[in-house]
Amino acid sequence: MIDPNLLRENPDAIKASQRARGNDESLVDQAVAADAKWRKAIQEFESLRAEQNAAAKLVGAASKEERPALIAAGQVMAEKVKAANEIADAAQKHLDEIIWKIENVVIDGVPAGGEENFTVVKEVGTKPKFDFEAQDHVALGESLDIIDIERGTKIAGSRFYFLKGWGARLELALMNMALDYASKNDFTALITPTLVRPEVMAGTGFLGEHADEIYYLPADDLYLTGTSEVALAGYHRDEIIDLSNGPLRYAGWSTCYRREAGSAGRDTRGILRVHQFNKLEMFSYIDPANSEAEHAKLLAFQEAMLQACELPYRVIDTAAGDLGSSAARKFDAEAWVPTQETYRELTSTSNCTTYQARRLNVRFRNAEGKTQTAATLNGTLATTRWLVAILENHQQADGSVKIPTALRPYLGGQEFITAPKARA
RNA sequence: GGAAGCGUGCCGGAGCGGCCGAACGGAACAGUCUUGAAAACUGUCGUCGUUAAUAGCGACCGUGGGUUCAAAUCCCACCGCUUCCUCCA
Repeated sequence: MIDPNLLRENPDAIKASQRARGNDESLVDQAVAADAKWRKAIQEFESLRAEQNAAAKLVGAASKEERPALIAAGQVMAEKVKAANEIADAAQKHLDEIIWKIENVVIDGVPAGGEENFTVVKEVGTKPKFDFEAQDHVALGESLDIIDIERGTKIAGSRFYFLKGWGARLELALMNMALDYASKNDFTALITPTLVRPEVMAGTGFLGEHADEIYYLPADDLYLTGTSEVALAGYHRDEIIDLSNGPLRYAGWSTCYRREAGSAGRDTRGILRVHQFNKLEMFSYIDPANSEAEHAKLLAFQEAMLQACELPYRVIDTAAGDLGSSAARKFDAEAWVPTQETYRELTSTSNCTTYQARRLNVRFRNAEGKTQTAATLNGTLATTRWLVAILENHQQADGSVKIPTALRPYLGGQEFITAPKARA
């Protein structure tokens, strides 16, 4: 939810943001009008209520003879208060409806426009040149016997897979390396629930336009989370957190579930786009004044991980129209996928400023001792999808895959993944 | 799954339908005392909204409804927690 004070003080800033996103600008004027209407209604209700409260007190103090008249007057008063209350409630509901539709105000510098209007911030690393026919991760996974898509599909349907042997170990190694790295950088590890209640799902903003992306269990009225961000954002819901010693940082590990309803036929090959994967997610609660610096930090952590995996990548600044409703700015890091000859998203980091925290009612005490809405940021530190880039970029002429040096300690020192010897 | 009990402020814990935003205790913060600290004493001490306002006023005692002139207190539903039994990785 946007800051109502900004709506009153600088509606033009919100309009500019709506324009950059390609959203409806007129919502802002509607919201301003609805806000004025609500304030008028709430004032009327409150003054009537004050009258009623005063009158009700008199009844208690009155003598037996005086009471009936006072109670009769009170009944009339109660009707008026009820009516005023209904008007105020309706005005507030109307205002809420409009204000919820307004997405977070984008940060200056975010490119305007849609998905294709991103700007490339940087390109890092050297794309591999193979003097042999490069295999994609599916072929590698099969020949090395580390990804079993056929059997995944057999037991759970399309977009499911088994990670096997070194494949399974590689994923755990990646997660562990990421967790180590995060822990060294002030993030507290959290293993989160992956089933949450409707109000948490709605509160984190995932039940909006992406509702059909989410698995739902009607028998229990629970949702399967598509990212631990849901639990991490809900973690401090309705709390006044202590940021006096700096930001609160969490590294949430969870399995993620996505229906991929809108992407039928897209990326059907391999494990690039699947219904179930694992992810280590960074999440920061911070004073909004420092949110942009924190955002840069999260991005730097992601880059450090990509570099540790020796992957060529680029960073893009996502265009306003391609941001989620909560994000004020988003950077994606995309790794080079040789067989696709293109960059594919491996990480994403969003600065949600106070938008998400306001909805979740997460506040902190500022230097003056007053409560203030916190800012939240999130960013991927590792996911199953990284295996695609690791396998493809580090494949060798003999069909084996070289394990990045930084990952080896998590794999018992193993240097290469080689095809298993044929069984007798 | 069966049975009982409970949900009040940072924590513990009172609360008769009007005098309750809420006793009391602890914690925290500020001050006095002290070379300093502890102890003791004094004071401050919930959140949100409205408003120019740290003035007033309004809302909030798990959540949502209801009864009443008036609800933390009565009624209903929901959610959660605890204990016991059953089951179980």
